[in-house]
Amino acid sequence: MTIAEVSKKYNLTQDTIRYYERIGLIPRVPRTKSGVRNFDEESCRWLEFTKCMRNAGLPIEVLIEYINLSKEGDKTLEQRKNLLIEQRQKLIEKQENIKETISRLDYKIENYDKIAKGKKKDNN
Amino acid sequence: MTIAEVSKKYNLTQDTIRYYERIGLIPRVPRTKSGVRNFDEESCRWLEFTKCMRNAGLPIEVLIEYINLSKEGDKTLEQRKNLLIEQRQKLIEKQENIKETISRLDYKIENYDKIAKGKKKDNN
DNA sequence: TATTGACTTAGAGTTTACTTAAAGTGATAA
DNA sequence: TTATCACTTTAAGTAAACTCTAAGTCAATA
Repeated sequence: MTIAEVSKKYNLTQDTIRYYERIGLIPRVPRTKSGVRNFDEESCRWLEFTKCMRNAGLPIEVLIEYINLSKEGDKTLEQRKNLLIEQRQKLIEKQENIKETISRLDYKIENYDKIAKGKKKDNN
Repeated sequence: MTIAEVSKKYNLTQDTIRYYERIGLIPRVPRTKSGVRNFDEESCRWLEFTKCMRNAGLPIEVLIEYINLSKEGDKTLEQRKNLLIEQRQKLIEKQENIKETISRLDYKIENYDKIAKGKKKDNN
């Protein structure tokens, strides 16, 4: 697959994909003889994984560490697992945080409804 | 309350608090005759609200708009409510996203356990 | 064969959200 | 009264994560 196809498939700009490869967020993508990127299965899988993790907010730095550990093979299995557990924990905290904020917004939105009906005054 | 006290109370640096005021993310804080910030109830409430929203990831730009609308009084009630509804929606999407990512991490972590027990090979 | 258009690289620029520095003021402790 | 210390302002600097530019290559079509 060309970068144009992959870009469309995962809805990432070509620049972003090249940037990810450049900084080692995804492994080096294979090239044709003329040097053009030719994405294989594995490249696509990594890109999709990375996109998912970045979307959830995992920092690039952490993901680069993960991929570097992966490149080192089996001896880093434990480290990789621990890295994922740590990030999982952070996501759970973030989730909790967002949940509370949604409740708070719910309350405020309801309050605006009450103000509109003249039952309450605007107290922010 | 002084900025030092407020900084401790909400666990935000003094610099961040001043920055928030400067860019209009919170309303101007009252001063003593000698020009020192003297946080009252309302300043604290805004700061706490802002902190909560920023923590959940609402962009500064959006929060500035919200506060600007608030300053304009009752005629912006509807707009403010709509702004909150919009942001609420985004948080729900983010929540969904994080939930999926956590599941995915769960799966991968489990997989690492299986590899450790020699039942599976490492396929990332 | 000339040109078009997608690709390549290296490197500079941008945005968001702070963070630090420099220079100064005012209240209070020694 | 002098020094200390927390505060003030304006402005420059930083980090993270892209995004854009410039200059060039290559394959395919007019």
